[in-house]
Amino acid sequence: MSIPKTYNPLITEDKWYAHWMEKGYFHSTPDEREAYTIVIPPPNITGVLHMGHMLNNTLQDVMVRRARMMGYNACWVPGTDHASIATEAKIIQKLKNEGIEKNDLTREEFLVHAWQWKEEHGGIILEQLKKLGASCDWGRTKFTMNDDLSESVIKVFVDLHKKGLIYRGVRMVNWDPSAQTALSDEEVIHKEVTSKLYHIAYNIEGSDEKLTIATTRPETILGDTAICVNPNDERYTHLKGKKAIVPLVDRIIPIIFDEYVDMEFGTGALKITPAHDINDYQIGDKHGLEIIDILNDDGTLSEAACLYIGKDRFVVREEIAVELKSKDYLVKTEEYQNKVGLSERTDAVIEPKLSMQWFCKMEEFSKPALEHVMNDDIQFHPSKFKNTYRYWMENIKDWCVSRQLWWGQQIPAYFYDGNKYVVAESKEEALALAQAEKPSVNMVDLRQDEDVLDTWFSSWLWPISVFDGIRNPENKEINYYYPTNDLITGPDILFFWVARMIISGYEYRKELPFKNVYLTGLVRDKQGRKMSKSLGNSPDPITLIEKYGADGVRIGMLLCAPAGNDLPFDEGLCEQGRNFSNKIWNAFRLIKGWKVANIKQPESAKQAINWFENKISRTITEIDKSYSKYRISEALMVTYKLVWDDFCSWYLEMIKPNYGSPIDLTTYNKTIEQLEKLLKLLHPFMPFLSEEIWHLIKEREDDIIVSDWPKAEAVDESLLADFENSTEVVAGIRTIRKEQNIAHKEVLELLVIDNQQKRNNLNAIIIKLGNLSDINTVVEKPNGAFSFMVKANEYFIPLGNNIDVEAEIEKLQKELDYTKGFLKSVSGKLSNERFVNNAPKEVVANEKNKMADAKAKIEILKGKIITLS
RNA sequence: GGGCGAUUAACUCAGUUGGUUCAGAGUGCCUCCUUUACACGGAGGAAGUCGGGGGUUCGAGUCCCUCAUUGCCCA
Repeated sequence: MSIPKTYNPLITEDKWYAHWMEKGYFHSTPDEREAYTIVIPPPNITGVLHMGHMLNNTLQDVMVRRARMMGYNACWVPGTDHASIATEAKIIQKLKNEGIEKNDLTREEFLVHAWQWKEEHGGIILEQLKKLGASCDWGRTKFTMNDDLSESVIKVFVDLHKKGLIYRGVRMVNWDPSAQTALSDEEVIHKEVTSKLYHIAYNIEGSDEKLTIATTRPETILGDTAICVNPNDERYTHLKGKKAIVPLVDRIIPIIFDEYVDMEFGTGALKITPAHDINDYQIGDKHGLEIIDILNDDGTLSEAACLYIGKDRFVVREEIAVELKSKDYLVKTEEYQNKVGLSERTDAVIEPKLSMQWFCKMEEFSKPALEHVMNDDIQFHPSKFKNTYRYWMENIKDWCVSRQLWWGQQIPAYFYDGNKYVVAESKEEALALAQAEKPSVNMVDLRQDEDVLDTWFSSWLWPISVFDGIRNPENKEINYYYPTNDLITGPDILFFWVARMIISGYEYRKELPFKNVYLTGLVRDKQGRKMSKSLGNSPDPITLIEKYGADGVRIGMLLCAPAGNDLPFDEGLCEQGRNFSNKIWNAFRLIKGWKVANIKQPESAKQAINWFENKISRTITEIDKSYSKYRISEALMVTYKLVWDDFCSWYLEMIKPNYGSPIDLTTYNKTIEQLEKLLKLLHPFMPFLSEEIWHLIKEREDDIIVSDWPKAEAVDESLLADFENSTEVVAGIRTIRKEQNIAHKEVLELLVIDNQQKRNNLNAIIIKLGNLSDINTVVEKPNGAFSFMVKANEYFIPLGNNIDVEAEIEKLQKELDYTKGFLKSVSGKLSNERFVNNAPKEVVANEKNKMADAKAKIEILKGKIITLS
């Protein structure tokens, strides 16, 4: 059989994925086993797979695959969310390109286009996840706008309304003039920008005096309804009871006094525009000021502004500055750094705007969610995010849940008689409720609220609604799969999503939605920038998979991705992953290439097997421990070293038969057994490669994906320690070969003064790896030999005539100096009475041992130097 | 401005309650090697005042204070 020299992932990946699907391994139904559940953080339907998804979903797949092998009934529920703002923006753009305006369509017509978009683009990411090897239960794929999920959302809205937790009110909201909708605070990104601070002089009514204010938004003076100064500010006390005149529009406004104003900032006088600034709104509220809203929803000036009607706010800012200057109102402008809120989705500058919105009361409602995270019922990995979480939860604000969009669940509030309304799951129920208030109301009088609910108002129910636990709280599936086990997501949606899922979990299931939250880092580029479409600095994951193989990319992502740490992505990592694939492939190729014969097992092979069985057992314990602490990259690194260093570099070299010779059956079988264990340990990380080799080992029906996770057995620690020792002896031999330019082919003899009492004789291994004729114990230092030491043992390679005495002495002298220095520091410690009296016994005893060892070694080294000189 | 983290080798990170030769790993780098699994490889090697300063202690990468730099969240 000829096996190619390099592993080719392309020909195996699709094959095995199709096989797993066909066998239904990803599919889960409730049974007597314990469930292990993950719900996917639903990617939205506008995008394509990016590196963040790759990282996140690789981690989820690792967890699910391992759980499956550990005997859990593993269920990973996939799906997508409808992302109302982003999707609606995309659809509007698409329609625009086709010459259609949203305003020309009815809601129903628009939704037809939206669903069409969803059908065409909504599955892209999920399909791409298959390339990565994601073992999702595809039969359970959900979408947040599916009928069952939408019904759950509506049901919850109605329920919360009944409980008094949903209310409608005028509030200052974050208005996105581009998407023309309100946003929650979390959807606004504040960025520092350089802008101008305009100093504008207002005339005082009945006086020649002027009052100068400073503002970054001169166009808003058209909405001014007061000027406010600090009552303690002596510059302005004389203005009490006076009125100011708004430039250009000549509106007369009061001068009010409030300690809110910072006397140090600007001129100490603040213009108050209650309709366009949250702080001004509060002051206006306090002082009973008029509210003049000068902006239209699209960010142009409204009729209320009196001037510049219909012009965009930023155009007006430029123009009004010119006009103010020409009319001598503009005193000066200066450069100024301030923060501006931008829409997370459309990047438009957010406009604080007064509007009627729906809110969810959060304060009481969110308390269990704080408590159960702080007491670790729900664990965050890494735990440092508990702090951030607590801070947010302790300062939680009401959640604006309405969005002025069409794509989403329409708010089930029905209006009649102007502003009267009822909230109900259906129009029929709404009618009944309305008629209870006013019997004459008819169906045609009911008008449903135009707005839809925030997308997060759907996804916060995700772990429940995917199992239909809202509509049918007692159904078999929700009771089996919920609470889910692990949630794996990015810290950027800790509040948007994670916190709210916890809140809804306790509200609707009286229980946590997941036991562990693993927060990944953000994938950045080499320069540390966040990967984004606009920067174009994100590699295409599918291209990477084609280049390095899905397993290679998975390894690349995981190697440098400790929980919660940002990951500066580098293709070199995938290359390392690919190299690892190839290393494993070639180890298999070596084993598979051997001829097997019924011959005697060499002692070295026997010892090697014994050692490796112990080594693998101990490493399994380490791997399991890393997993239990959610240190996935650590689990991978431990596995990586077990395979590459211990198995390939040591074990295989030890059992390798001489060229052309066959291997004995016992060793061969044992080696296959070890390899199979390694493949199982590798499977969560490298599902395709492990399955491929599993089947190349021999023809078989069973698949590695559903095999048992290896269990650690009792470990002989002394054997592992003695083996370490032997590797040092081998390294010593190799060093001498290298220094003396002695080819590996040349057989050497090794002499040892065996001062060490080892429990295991591993000489056969040393002979094999060192290519020695024999190891002989001596009591006297031989003349003319190269030497080295391992612990207290002295080793000699007789090769009399070739020794460079000078170099040997220099080497020994160096070691002697180091050991003397070491002895000095140990003796220092031991001669310190306070150390001897205060330190624990074991520590002191250990120091004494170290001193004795060092003294002995110094004597030996001195002797050797004398012998040579 | 408020809060929370971080700072250990060129890079990315480990380092458990202070105590074994504790200063580590992977990558990268340097040297040598196309030897009969793999050059997507092998054998070696160099590399860090553990951000600076102070303190507690017999003993500090680890605890405390302070300064610097930096990241995130919030206003």
